[in-house]
Amino acid sequence: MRLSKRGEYGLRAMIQLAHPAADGSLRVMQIGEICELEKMPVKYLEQILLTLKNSGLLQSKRGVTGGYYLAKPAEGIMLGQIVRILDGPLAPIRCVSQMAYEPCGCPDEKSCGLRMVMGDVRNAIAGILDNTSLADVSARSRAALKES
Amino acid sequence: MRLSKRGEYGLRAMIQLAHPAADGSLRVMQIGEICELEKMPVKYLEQILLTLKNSGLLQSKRGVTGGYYLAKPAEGIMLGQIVRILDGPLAPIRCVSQMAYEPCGCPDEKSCGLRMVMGDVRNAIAGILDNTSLADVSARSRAALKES
DNA sequence: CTAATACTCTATCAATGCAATAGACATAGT
DNA sequence: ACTATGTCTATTGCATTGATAGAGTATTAG
Repeated sequence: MRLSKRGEYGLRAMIQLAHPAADGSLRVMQIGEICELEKMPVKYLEQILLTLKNSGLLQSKRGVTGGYYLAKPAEGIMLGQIVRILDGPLAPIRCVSQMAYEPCGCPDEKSCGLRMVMGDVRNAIAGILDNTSLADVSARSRAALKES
Repeated sequence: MRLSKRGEYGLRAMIQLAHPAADGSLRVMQIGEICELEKMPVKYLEQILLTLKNSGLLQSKRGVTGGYYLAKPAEGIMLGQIVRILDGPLAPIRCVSQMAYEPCGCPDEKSCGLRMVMGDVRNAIAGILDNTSLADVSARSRAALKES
């Protein structure tokens, strides 16, 4: 039931990019900058951000003043999307996956007890990750900072 | 966010053992019998059941009339226990794990947005798996069979 | 007592995926 | 032109997963 480093790093980077810039404009950050804040290996994050870009969640600008920025408003990017891109399906077993279903070979899916429980688990996970946006996470984090 | 084959096989076997025997007595099954029902590799399940036995969830009897049986009533064995033994912590990242906490290195845990969300996810997963017993699963499965 | 049967234990294996590193290339700004 | 940044592909070491093999031990049937 574990999130990979790839998934973790990707999420951390996206959350950083979701924090509103001082002047309220779109936040553009360079890989090195993100890695310094979150203590992540630069070359590894390069790959990860590239994957997220190719999946349409990020955009980038090259050259001296370059960097990465969100392709859509942070309210419209759900954590579930990011995790699926970097770590694959949310479901514990594929026979309860919505996005990547595969039969599991049990005699009767309808009466498979394991399948029922794992279906509940997948719904619980997806219920959180598909309903939490980057904006939600950013806001929650900043709220916690304020009250300390 | 995936359950390994080891975890899946172990759960399937435990669920089989939790089904009440015809005469209401304790159910004793041999590895070969379980594997035939659930289409699992015999030698692999041997290891898995042995692990579960060494963890105190199963008992066994050797020899011709031998087999495995639950060490406790099925009402007292939660799925979370089984998964933790075979697959490790339920938490997506270790910094939100109750049983196997480890700091993750983010600057401030209290205000880490990722940590908050993943804490919710871990609670959702544990909320299901630690509150569902083998007896619950067995009953649910048999109920589904009846109404078809 | 002996053979058959089923659990016990340790070792080994191939394949896969994870995490990371390396380096050559393309592009944008000064 | 020079430099800083993103782009792309390859490679590597390592651990884990999923599985198989085989020798050993207890128990029962005959």
